[in-house]
Amino acid sequence: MKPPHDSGRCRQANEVISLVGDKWSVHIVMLLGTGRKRFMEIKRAVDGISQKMLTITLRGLERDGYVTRTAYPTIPPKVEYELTDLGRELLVPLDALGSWALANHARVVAARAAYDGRGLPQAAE
Amino acid sequence: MKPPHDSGRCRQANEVISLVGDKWSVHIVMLLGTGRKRFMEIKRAVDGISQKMLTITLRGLERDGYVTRTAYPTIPPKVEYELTDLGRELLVPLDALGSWALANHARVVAARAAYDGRGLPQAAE
DNA sequence: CGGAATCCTTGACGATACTG
DNA sequence: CAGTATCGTCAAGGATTCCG
Repeated sequence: MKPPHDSGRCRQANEVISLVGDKWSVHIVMLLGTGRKRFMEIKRAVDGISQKMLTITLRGLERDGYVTRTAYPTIPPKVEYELTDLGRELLVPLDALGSWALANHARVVAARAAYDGRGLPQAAE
Repeated sequence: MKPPHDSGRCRQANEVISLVGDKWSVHIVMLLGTGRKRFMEIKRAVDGISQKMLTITLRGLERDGYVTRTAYPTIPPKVEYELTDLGRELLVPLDALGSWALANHARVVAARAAYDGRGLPQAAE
């Protein structure tokens, strides 16, 4: 990890953006944008994530200050997660990216088809 | 891969956003926002990326329609990469996210420090 | 229910060497 | 200079099991 061309700016930005890399993080932040949720609620909503990854992802988001974890010492246990102010603010540029992605999804798919189809029509997916 | 809560929207968005996961892709798109660049220029600018990853990343960006590849059949070869319209448009939400990340980097770092320091001062990283 | 711990598979990525 | 090919590593992440 060496700062490339514009000093440490890229590194700092990357440090924050890196969580976008985890597809789970983005998904969960978006979901929590709806309101506070319990552990299993999130798990069911995301569907496809393992408990392990959900726990790890939530830990990461909590550590970075995007979500708060509230545990009620009841039996059975009940833990709720909610976006912090920082998390809600993150939602703004994240939504913008999401909207752009959704709006331009067709263009990307078309570009892929064009790229894949040029010169090798026999090679199916 | 089953559509979770809001049908295929998430999947579609994710399909596009996934390239943000590759820290290389974002970096390169940002760099090419400056103008067309040659292969080695990019490699030198990013510094830390291997030829292999650079080639793969550029291929992916080209396939998705974000960059164009122009090869001049000279000796020695000369290949230039440039953002397409789609790529330049992607730059907008990407820059927004980058700006946000940079602006809030300190808050994230502070949150991390607070999280790491609470209750286990002896446990270094 | 929420989460920790363990095992194991996969593929992302780096390093290196070779080609045109 | 630009690109491909091959190999080795290493960690992300899934499945499973146990605990409070």
